[in-house]
Amino acid sequence: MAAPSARSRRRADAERSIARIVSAARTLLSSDPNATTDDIAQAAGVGRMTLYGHFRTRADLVGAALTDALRTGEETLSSIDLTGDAGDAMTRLLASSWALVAESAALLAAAEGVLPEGRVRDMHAEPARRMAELIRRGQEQGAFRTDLPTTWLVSLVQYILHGAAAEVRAGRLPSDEAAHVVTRSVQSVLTG
Amino acid sequence: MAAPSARSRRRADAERSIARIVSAARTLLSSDPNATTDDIAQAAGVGRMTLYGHFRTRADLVGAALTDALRTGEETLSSIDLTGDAGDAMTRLLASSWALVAESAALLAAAEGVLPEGRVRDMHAEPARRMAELIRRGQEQGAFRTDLPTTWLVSLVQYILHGAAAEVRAGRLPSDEAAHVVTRSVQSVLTG
DNA sequence: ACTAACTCGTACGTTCATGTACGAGCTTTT
DNA sequence: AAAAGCTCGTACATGAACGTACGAGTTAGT
Repeated sequence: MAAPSARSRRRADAERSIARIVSAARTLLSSDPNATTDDIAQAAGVGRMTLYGHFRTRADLVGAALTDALRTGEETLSSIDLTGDAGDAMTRLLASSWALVAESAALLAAAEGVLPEGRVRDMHAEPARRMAELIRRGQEQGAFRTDLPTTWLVSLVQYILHGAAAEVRAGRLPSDEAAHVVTRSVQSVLTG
Repeated sequence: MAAPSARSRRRADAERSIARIVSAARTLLSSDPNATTDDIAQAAGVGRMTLYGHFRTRADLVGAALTDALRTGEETLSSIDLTGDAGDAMTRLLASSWALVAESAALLAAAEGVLPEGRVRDMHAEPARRMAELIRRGQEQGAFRTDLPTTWLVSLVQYILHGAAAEVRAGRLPSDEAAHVVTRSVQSVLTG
């Protein structure tokens, strides 16, 4: 989507505007999934019309913001060492995943409400694949259970992550305990 | 809310209309959380104006529908035997809870979007209390873990239920496996 | 410098569901 | 059977974003 050379007909100032808009969208939508295009343009220090010059619809913009969040997320996740003991690897993966999920939960909600059915999930193909792979490896090692569908286990881990984020947001779970709670919960669910 | 004698100034036909409207709302909102007042009135076989005669706002109506769903849910849940082995009791409680959650997931989403922040959770005080109590009893029996906050365990069970409902809706989990999958997942999460 | 691209204000048009107003007929109730 | 309560159609007002149109001014690229 943001291939730097593919559309290099864009002028430098346009490039800058787009970057500011996407960044503002990520920030705003991550705290209020209903932020309007106007809010976002303002936060980006840009006129609403400029925004519409680059993103035809609000959905476009939300999509771009989510893409950007996933891209930076991938940078973190792809550098994690997933070899060795699967349980330990899972702990490492969860620590980073937790931070990312907690940060972008509202953005995700915004996308879910605006993008076509299933699109959000599709965009998560890469992180989902990574998680599935690790679970499968753990199963082969005998470290993780095999009596429940792997698909379900992958989804379940996501629900736990998002659930914990919601609890923190609601003030029912201290944020400094969250990572620990998530890790222990996931471990029990995976080991049976 | 529906005290039969409290507002007995209502005529019988009005009572009938209200019942049909609430019932239609439950049905429709349980498959489409965005159903309009018009849709609901039509499904109830009633004019939109009649609906507005009884429910001032859409939020009122959604609230009434959820209240009704919770009321019937309570009838089922309150009759469950929660004595004896906590694990077994949990299995029984989950079986019924699963059916209720799966049925009204979309209604819940509708309410979440329309009712004031936290209202939906407050309305679940009774079922939440019941679940919390059982978990606490299991902890005293030594059957359930005590290394995670009880509050979190209660929430987590809810997230698992709702997650499973979402998976079924999306076609990623066969509905005849769901109850079993939920039970096993909750058991592992509670026993550590 | 000259052109094409970009910015951005003001103003307008659109859409869609919500909720209100009015009023002519039907039911209950007593 | 009379009064009070309900039903419900048509029509309208409201509000909130979204998205478009126009056009004058500014900035970047070559």
